[in-house]
Amino acid sequence: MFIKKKTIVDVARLSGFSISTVSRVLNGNYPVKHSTKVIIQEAIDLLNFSPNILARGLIGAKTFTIGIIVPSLENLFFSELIRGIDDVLLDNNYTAFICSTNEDDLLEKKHITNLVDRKVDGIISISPNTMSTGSYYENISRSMPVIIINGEHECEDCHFVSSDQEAGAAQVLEYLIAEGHQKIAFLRGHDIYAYNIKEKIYRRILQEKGIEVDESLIARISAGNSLSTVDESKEKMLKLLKERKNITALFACNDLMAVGALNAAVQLNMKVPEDFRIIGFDNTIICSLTQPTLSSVDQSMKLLGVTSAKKIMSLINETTYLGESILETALIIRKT
Amino acid sequence: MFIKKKTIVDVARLSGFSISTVSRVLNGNYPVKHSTKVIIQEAIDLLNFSPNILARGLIGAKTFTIGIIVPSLENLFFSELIRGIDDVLLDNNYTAFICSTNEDDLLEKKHITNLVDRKVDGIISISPNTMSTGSYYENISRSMPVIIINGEHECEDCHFVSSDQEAGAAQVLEYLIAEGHQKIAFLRGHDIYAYNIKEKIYRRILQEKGIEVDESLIARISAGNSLSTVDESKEKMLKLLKERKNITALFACNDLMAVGALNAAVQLNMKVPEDFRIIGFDNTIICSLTQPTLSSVDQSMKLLGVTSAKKIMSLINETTYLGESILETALIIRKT
DNA sequence: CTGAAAGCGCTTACAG
DNA sequence: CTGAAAGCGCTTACAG
Repeated sequence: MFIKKKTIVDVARLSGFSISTVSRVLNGNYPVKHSTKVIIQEAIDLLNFSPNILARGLIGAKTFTIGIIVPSLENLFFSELIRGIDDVLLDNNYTAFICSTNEDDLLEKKHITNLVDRKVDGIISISPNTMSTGSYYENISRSMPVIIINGEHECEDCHFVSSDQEAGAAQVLEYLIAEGHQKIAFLRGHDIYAYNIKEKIYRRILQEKGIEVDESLIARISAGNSLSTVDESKEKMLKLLKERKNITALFACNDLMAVGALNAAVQLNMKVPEDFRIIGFDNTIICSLTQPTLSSVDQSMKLLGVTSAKKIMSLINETTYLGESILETALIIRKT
Repeated sequence: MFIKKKTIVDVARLSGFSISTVSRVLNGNYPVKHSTKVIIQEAIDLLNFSPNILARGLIGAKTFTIGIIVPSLENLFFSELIRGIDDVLLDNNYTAFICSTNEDDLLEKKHITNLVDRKVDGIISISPNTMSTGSYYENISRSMPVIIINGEHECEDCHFVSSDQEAGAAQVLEYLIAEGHQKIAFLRGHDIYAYNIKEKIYRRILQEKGIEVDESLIARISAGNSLSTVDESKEKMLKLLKERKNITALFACNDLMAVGALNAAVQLNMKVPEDFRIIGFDNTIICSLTQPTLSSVDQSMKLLGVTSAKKIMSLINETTYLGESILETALIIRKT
């Protein structure tokens, strides 16, 4: 015994007006006499009517839906960022398809196509794999707003929101070098912008400070944002620390990697930070859960999310171009 | 210069057949001559056509969308569970609206309504606040499959997937009591089933073992799944441990709470586990990040997700009722 | 096996 | 300020 959802026709019938007028009351986009507005509103309330969002979307109007593409939900960095986006969406009666790519570019492409088929009003993509999906974003950015968070600037019509990862990375390296470290390892994931830019800065700052870049100190793991990242990082660093006993510090591209490195150091009975200093990136809550607590670079994830969401809302509603946003980072020194 | 998305009409025109026949090829639900099928498929490929999902949904067909309602994305328990769901959805060409309620029942209601307006094919709700949203689920469960994970069995037409939280909680208490603990504190969140059931077991097992239930050892925090949970738990336990110096163990309703308690103990210079044993729940990755590593009850989150997703898929496609699923839990003793 | 037609629930010119 | 009509892109009886 399924009670069919009420439609605009029901409201029209009950109120005695046409569906056109009901629609106008619903959307408030055309003048309607006050008294009829009241009557129609009463009918809407009485029937507990809410419009079918698919029908709206079909005729080319807004679907009140955006797509969010993330590498993973297993790194709290993304959780907090999404929380920021979500808060803004909620205020605007928007809902999101959250699509996790598991850092797989084929899946990322599939998600993009899927979102287009669903006529989302826009897409926010976080740390995308633009090396291979760039042309996809380029393509759809001509038909809907696309916002790239912490990604490569290769898409002409895309909009960008980033934290200043270059500055953040530079702070880490300068801090470590100022402390006297010379043998600084670097731990990164596969070939995406967020890691590439950090490696670039790593190389640059070392060179600037007259320290030779030792390629064997640059370690790379496969998946940077999954639950396995911690253990993979641990194994990688275990190996590296055994082979190269003169390493005294590590710059890890995110907190999961940093935790893995910390676990490796503990297992090797190294004193942290005395024997081995570790600095991560993102400043997720994980940093305050480890013992000793992790130093990291704060990216103000929530603000990143809020900024992106506000931007996409204004692009959808007014096609206003707000320019690029770059948010500040801050090095947070804790116990590692 | 926006290139309009191809429609079924374009395919019909190019192939020389009617849109009806194209539709049949697309859906494979009616006989079509092989040769025409080939021609139409060529046209589809050539135009890179994919059907508009909104149009499909509008006429009452499936939307290939389900809604997932979670209390939060900031507890990795939910991330891992969603990962399980997601894997199955992907195989079935489904996409999810992931809706976080922030443990707020008003928002939960809003999400439910929204999902209905979007004509999702079904809803999976994780640890819902059925105390106040129960009638909503009851209501929509008459028009689409609703799966409740780890929730109250108050909805007649809902389907249930749960881990055996009762057994898990019992294991914890029995383990602690067997170890000689008498003053066991209990830390929980607000009034939802997952916490209520654990408290019920806490009381039952203590009584069974002849230990008087001391109400002042039962502590309650507000938000159990947010980033603030850790600190709130810490403050709560700091206070409790100072007031009641004879407490020797804690059963915390999830890992975030357990970490908070651990932080409190560390701050009070208590030895863990010698002075104070802590057992959490969920066995999220956080357990292996703390020092000492956290003991916890494993709920095989991913399996919980996979099972729920498979169940909803079969309900959507065949209206098969698969019965209730209860998954086993396992007490994992680490260093706390 | 195939096509023409109706209809899903809306919005938006077009008239008035 | 209001209504009748067209149309969004599909699927599904209904004929043939």
